[in-house]
Amino acid sequence: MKITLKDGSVREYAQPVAVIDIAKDLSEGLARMACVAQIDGETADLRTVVDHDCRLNIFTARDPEGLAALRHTASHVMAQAIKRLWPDTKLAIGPSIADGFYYDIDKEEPLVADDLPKIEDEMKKIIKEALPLERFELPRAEAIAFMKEKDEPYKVELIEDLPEDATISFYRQGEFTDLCAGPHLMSTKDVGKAFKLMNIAGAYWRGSEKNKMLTRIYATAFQKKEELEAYITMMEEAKKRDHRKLGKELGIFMMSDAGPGFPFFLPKGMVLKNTLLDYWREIHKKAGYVEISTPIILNRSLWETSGHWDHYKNNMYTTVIDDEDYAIKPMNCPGGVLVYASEPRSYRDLPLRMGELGIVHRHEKSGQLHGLMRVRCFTQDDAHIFMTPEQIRDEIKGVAGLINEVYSLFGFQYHVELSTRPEDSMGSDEDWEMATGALKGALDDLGLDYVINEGDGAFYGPKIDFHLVDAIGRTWQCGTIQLDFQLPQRFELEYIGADGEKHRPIMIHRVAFGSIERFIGILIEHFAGAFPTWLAPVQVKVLPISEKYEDYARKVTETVAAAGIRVELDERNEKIGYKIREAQNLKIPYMLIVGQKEETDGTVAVRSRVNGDEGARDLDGFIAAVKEEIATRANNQKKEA
RNA sequence: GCCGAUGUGGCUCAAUUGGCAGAGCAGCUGAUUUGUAAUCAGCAGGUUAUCGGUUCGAGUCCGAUCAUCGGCUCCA
Repeated sequence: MKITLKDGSVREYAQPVAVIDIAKDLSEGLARMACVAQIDGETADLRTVVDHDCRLNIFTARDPEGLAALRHTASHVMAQAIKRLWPDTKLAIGPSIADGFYYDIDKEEPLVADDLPKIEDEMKKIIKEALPLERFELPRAEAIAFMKEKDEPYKVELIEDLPEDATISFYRQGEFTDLCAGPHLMSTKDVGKAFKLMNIAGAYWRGSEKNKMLTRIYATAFQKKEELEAYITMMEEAKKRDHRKLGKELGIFMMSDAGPGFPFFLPKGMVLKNTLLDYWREIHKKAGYVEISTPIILNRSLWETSGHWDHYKNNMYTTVIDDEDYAIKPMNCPGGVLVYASEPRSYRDLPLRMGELGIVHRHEKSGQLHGLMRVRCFTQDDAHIFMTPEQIRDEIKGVAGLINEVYSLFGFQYHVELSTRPEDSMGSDEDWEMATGALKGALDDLGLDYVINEGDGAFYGPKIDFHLVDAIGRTWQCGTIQLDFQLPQRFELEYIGADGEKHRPIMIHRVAFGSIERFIGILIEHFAGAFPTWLAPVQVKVLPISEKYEDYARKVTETVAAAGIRVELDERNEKIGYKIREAQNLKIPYMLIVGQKEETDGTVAVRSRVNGDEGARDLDGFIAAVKEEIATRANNQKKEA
């Protein structure tokens, strides 16, 4: 790749993204270079970025680094604008993030939505001023003095956390200087016009709820105006598929002030839920699970043994009955453990896979409720697997495979995280090593990519989390696999080994859907309410052209229903266009339109949600095709015409 | 829980500086009997989230509570 810079110098590189050491080209140690350059003779869309070492990094705007530098520079411009408008504001941090950037500020008067356009206007001025970004460094002590003089306590705190001998870098643009590692664009001008302040939020200083709450301004920036517009359109589209909106429109669930955080499932939602549970039972039976059900309310002594009374009481609903303390279960495991312990177990019984669709209640703090995604009462598709140490790896593999199978069926993107031993943990080093090794080994065997969260495991064992990506790109933890040495010990579980001696089993806690409620929320957004036929609460709707054909329509409806297909009849005295419109809005997969022609020929006119009018066909053929689609749980949204 | 915002018929939204709470859709009734995304007419529906305050007068101003929304923290 040949790069011709504006000063006429030509450089050749093997990589498409070049890192050029131009320190020797710089006068007065200041990195300045025109940002228009040519690649292989053509004028390229380049962003020039000054990095730590005063080298010049050239990224095209397509590179994540280039976009991040653009956004990070925009965040400095935003901070500068805020300081110009309200000089007393204290600055915290302002990084670039996946969708844009933010800056956390501490301001006496709360920032209001009307302030955002003011800030944007000031940013435009700063961009127009084309202020060069200049990097300079100070020894730690001088850096602290510098920020103290500027009366920026948060910056002082940040620098004080850096090592004694550190050299601290700053970036200056006009009258504004910020503590920053870089890299940045070369001029505020290069931020361009494709930026927008999105919203105002609260955020704790340094992410801890013990600290002061600061004001966070979320914003985004792109290289081109069209990209910004596309992003805004995408966000609006995502809003349209919000499961709270669609959940109401499609009659799936409701909420009531009578029980904040406790979802009500409506008839259509119940069909969806039960269909998912049927599927769940089917695959778990195949995978060698048995199913149990344990009580919702259990007494205090049980929760003390399990450790929940001490460690989880803040999230538990408790009550006193006949002078005894009880708790509504926040987790299913103690119940499952009691079932295991209810009779002597042999090594021949292991692995024992006990599933439970357990309803749990957790008193989540009010501010964290979110539709079906975060509720106070939910159904876990739980299972506890009791096994010998040798069986761990295969069991983990089995569960991970099962979870993968479930997510693949729906066409979900997901990523996997492995959390290792936290500082505050129980058990021996060997146990942890073996358990973590088993989890890793299983993931490797399955060829799944995963990231490791060091020290993020549960206190009783390491875990694998599965995160589903929703319509707006947010991720939600759904499946988890947790290894547990703790509960078997606390409940003194045992099995008789081949040697005739008592041994302690190891336990896995696992969920695939995670919570049925959350999973349904994600499904609604994933399919934008247009569920595959096997999941759709109403699979077929029969629409007579007029009341004259009601008898035939009823006969068709009964035939379809007799085939085990969920069908409804729209007998209302409305025009066919009206009925179609409504059925389409309810995202019903198939409409059967019947009138004179169909009655005479004994056929149905099929209209599919995706393909529109598919013409007349005989009812038996239609029923057979739909039954096949349901039986295979086909996920394809398009159907052959 | 914390920061900020918002709460008007089932839904989506109106209501000048505080001055008679209104519309469309949905619902019900009637007419129409319809051929692939909204037929016409009429009727009914609200203690403006709740409680309190200011005022001659409050949907509107003030306070508290509750809920919701955007985030943070926590989490399935």
